[in-house]
Amino acid sequence: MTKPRSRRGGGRPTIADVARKAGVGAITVSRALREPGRVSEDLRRLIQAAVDELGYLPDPNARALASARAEVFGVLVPSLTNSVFAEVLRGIYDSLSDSSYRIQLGNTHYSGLEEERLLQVFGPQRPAALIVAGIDQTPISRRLLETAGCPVVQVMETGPDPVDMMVGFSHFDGGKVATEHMIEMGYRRIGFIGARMDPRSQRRLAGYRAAMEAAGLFDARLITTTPVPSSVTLGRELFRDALAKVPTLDGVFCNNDDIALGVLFECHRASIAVPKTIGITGFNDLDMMEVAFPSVTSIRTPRYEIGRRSVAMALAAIAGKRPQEPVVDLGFELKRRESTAR
Amino acid sequence: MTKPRSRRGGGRPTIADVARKAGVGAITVSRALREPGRVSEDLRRLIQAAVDELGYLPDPNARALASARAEVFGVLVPSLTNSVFAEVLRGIYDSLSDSSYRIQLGNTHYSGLEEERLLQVFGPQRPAALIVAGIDQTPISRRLLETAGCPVVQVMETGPDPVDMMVGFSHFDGGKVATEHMIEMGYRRIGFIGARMDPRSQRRLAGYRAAMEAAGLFDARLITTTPVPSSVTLGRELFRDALAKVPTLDGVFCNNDDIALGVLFECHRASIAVPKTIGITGFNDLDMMEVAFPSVTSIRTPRYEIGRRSVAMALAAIAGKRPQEPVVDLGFELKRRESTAR
DNA sequence: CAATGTCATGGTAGCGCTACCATCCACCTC
DNA sequence: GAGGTGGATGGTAGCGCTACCATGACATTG
Repeated sequence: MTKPRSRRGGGRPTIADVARKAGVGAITVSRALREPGRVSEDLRRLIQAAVDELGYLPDPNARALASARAEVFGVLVPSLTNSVFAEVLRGIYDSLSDSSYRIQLGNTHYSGLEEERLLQVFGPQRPAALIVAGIDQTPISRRLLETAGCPVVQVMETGPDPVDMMVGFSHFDGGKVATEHMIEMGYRRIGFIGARMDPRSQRRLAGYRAAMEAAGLFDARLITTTPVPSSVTLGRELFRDALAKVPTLDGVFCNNDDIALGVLFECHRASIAVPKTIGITGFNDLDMMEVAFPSVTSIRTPRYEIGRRSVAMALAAIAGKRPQEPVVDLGFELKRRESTAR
Repeated sequence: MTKPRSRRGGGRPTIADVARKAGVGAITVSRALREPGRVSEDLRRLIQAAVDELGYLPDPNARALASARAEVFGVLVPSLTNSVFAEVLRGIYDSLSDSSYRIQLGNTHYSGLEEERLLQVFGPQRPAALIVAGIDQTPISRRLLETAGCPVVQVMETGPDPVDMMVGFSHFDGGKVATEHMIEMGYRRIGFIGARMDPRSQRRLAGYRAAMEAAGLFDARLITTTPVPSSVTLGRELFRDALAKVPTLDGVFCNNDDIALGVLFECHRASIAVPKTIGITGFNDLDMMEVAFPSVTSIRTPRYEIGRRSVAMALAAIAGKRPQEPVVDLGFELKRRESTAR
């Protein structure tokens, strides 16, 4: 009789304990838990009773090792505090919360290099799926995604060349629609104010430019940007800069709602009438834009829905039901409000 | 010669491949990677070369199984979109990003039951540490934390009875200081407006009440709360309710900055002078409070720092250097601004 | 100089689970 | 009734790593 090594794990029940108690083989317990349909009703009940009595919970690490597949969704976002990504994350989380998948978080800090590093780290774990923000991966990241051996969903944007699947909308169109709206409302010297200027911001700017050029209103001096991370404070400062540069400014399309809010507050402070003297349009349509005074026109983006849909597509792919159309455009909606109601 | 089973894992190099290439035992490779000090300089170099050449990355699942310890920090927060917790999460993430620890996220949705469920799920994974928001765990959750067999840090609040360690501040004191400030500034009919009313909100309310009672100003009708999740929109509505209930209201202490912003916007809309007719104090001091017009008095809370410190304490405990004082109070700071400058 | 300690290294035996294949037992089919 | 078929169940052999113990070389001690 060999003395069994004292359990490293501190005495939690294992599948063997359950099998012994239920009087079946360990593999049958494993099956009863993962594919109940393949185990007879009687044994299933017996096994369930043993599981309940022992309080057995499968060890996900052992599972992952044996099956070469971890029940983990790797999620890469460029920021944790930007509420846009927080809502995508919430959508992902909510869609996954009644499955046994766990979420492993990666924050790329808007850095391609950091994204590469994280994908490198996520790989050996054999995640069940990867959800990454953006479509501008570096060649190395792209190859890591292609060889990850699991479904990949790029989110926030749509584009012509998905690694695997995509859910998002067109930021170019968003910028264009927002700008066209302001032109339509009678604004002429419409500035673009943007911070961070990540690829999505760049495309919104391109949309702005397209609309301005089409109307014969484009002027490079109307554009005020900075690579500095976006904030309400920065919105105020950039707006001051823009106004100093172009005193005839009569409107601004803001790269996002934080910036728009900064502009709005600065208008209050400087007693600039909104929407009469200056019109303001934001991007994303955060909750508060509707409540602001005056309420702020914005492009409503389907952040939560993007998160949900990305998980739905990944789960379908895991189940072998790859969607017909790998690129899903969820669109956006222009919310016309007081800040552009001249 | 037995045919080796085709690698389940899809041909990634294993520690045995590295060992073979370097001409050493597998265990020495393992040591060179985890405790380099215990392997001679020469072998270390040899092994590193083999690792680089093969592109070897250790399998975290196998590691976790063999060592009965996953390099995972379990993080439980009540909300992903509330920017307060997003910043705590960012602090945790940043402090962990140059270690090999991964983050596994759990969203309790402010539910004790969900917290229990998540702890149950996290347990079998043998996380290296658990960071949980709040100090009001259910008895079941508390026992799960106590028996988790890893360092536990409760964050956001301080209290007398930590499961293991705590980092936070006193919400009671925060509410009290905010209210005392308003009293000092000459406000008398100071309302309390709060949404969600989770335990931390309750304690802020208690602090408000203590201050009001001490000044002989307390009146239950001044309190307007709802269990509904907090938002800027809700701030506006609760403020309208409060004003309808108590037309003589001359100030409000808001449970958080979202609410305060809603109140501010409503004051703009209804042409109520701030700070003259109504004073406003928020809680948390989000970036935008300083930029708002008028700028909004708030209690600055050390969210990011709480995240960082919680990780530092957990890492210290993992390394066997448990901190002298298990409860760390990071305090808060009253930011006096225009919204209460009567 | 034997006894003891220390250090670097390696071999063995799992960690708890599942893939793979074998077995067994109905239940058909001709 | 021989042979085939399919579904339920089990045994064996790992998955890739590390804990534990053993070994051998050398230094240290009295």
